[in-house]
Amino acid sequence: MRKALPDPQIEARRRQPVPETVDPAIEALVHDIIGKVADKWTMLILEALHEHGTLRFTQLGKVVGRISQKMLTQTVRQMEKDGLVRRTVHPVIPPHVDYTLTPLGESLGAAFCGVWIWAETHHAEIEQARASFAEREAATSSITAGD
Amino acid sequence: MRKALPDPQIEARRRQPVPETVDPAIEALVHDIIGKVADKWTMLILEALHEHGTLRFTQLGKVVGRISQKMLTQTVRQMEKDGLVRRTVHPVIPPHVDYTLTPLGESLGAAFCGVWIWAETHHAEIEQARASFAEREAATSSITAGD
DNA sequence: TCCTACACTCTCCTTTTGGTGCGTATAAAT
DNA sequence: ATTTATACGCACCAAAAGGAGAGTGTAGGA
Repeated sequence: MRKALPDPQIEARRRQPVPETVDPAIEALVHDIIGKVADKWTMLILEALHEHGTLRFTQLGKVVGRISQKMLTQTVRQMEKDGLVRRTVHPVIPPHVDYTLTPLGESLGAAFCGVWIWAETHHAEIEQARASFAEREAATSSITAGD
Repeated sequence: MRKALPDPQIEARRRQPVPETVDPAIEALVHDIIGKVADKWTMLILEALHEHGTLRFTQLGKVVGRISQKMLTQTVRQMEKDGLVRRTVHPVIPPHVDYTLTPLGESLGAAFCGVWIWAETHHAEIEQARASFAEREAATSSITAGD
């Protein structure tokens, strides 16, 4: 079994520079935003508020699921800073605070809708892919080209 | 300045249970998937491959930006497990491996498209929201209702 | 009178994430 | 003969994420 056959197609691609299509400045900016928004808790809270409208602290925690108070507070505060949620404090004595999405937050929620739908649609395929990967792993790892 | 005024509207909402609209089993499943997919590096790699089609290891790293080899390998392997990318090893001697999205990965990339567009559209608003939050923080924190 | 509810904050601790640098095999270029 | 290029794996370390539990202040219910 030969290993180092020349293969002109591979050689051709060998020293190709990275193809660039978009302005790197905008890329960097968008990457930064994605880095901040693409967080598990942010997405989960976003969806909770998108679904239920207005929720208070404890309710929000229950809807999100397994989130600690610490993370809930932290994430929600960051989202407030970013202008995604509005936090309203009612000055009563067992405290009452509620959270709702701003128009900006709503628009992000709408944008993520596609991802939620994707997840609902394709979760079976992911599980199947994992199973078949585990199977292949037992035999040979990954795919060897042209063989 | 009174603090504990009764406010019947607040009282009415006080003991309301969490409103439930969807099947908790599906929710849990989708939350799990989101938890895995809503990762900065996953999203960035997804977009890189969605934009450029097929890339080899080093190229992919450059397109993504500030990612270490370790993270790149790790994330790309997880994505392979989840059936999002196909990894092709060419058995030549300076090694040559390239990565491309599977149809499943492509569909997720398409779903995330909305989020990229959102980020491109609204990044100015986020920055503005942060600025005005910082300003308000200097005076009073958050919003006090009915005042 | 004691307990509970609410929306936190604070501290301590463990787990995860992520970075850096080193090694590797070998063909081709210098 | 030495260097370079590729796509990593491995070991070690720093930093960040995240959880657990205690405390807080007080109105209203038991």
